[in-house]
Amino acid sequence: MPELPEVELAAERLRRVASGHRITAVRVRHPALRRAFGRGDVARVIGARIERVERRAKFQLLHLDSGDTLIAHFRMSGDWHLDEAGASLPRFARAVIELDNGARIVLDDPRALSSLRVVATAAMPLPALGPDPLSRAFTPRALAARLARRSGPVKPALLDQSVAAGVGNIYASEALWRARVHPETPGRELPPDAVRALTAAIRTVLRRALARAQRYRRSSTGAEARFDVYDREGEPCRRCGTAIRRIVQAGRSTYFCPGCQRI
DNA sequence: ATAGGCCTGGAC
DNA sequence: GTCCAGGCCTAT
Repeated sequence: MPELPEVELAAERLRRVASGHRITAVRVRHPALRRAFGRGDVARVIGARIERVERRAKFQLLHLDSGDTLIAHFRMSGDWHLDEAGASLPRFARAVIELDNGARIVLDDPRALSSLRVVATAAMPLPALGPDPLSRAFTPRALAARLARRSGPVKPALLDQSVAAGVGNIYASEALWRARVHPETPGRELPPDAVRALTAAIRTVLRRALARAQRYRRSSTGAEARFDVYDREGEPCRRCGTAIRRIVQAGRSTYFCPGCQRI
């Protein structure tokens, strides 16, 4: 589920129910999560008001009026299940946060890799992040500058959050296909027009996915994302008909069209 | 730059 | 059973 579009949508949904409301109860229901978010942390956030919800890369920041921030990250399989106190919990409820308006925020995550922690807002320990593809700062210039520092293949570079904040494994492949860039091209060797095409492609695939997710949420039609290359090994490229290939880079699957993505 | 680990479910 | 998974951190 969670790449940038899904996280953006999750933050929007959360914002709607949580902004301005106080935390009245927190339960952490998985040992791995409890390691990072223990009794002391629970006590620390009880009574605090959630002033605003911000997304930075794939982190969600719940800024509290206590001077702390609750940082949530969905990793591979997390999502918010938003409902009301008293409803039956989803099967993989890993943490439950109740608010003074009766709303309930459930961290729903089968793999339990999600993280939750509280930190002082003044000293927020986020990793270095590059420009966010949904922001105006995401320009060909900015991307070129970040890519120029790397000698390795462009696709793994796109997954580095300090290069582009929020690009994940699916949309990295999708964007490279759209820009007709071969995933094994060294990042620093991309010619300017390829960087331009890639910048635009990243923006487009992420915006489109976000719009689709928002639409789906409202009307629950237009459901399935159909990808151009991701998870389509052996199927014909929608542009040139060549069979899509799957390779492994830095331990992750990459899908591309050997016919129209050239080094 | 790249394996390994964190966790668990689901597909085969 | 075995393999794979949309993320990211740590160690090498």
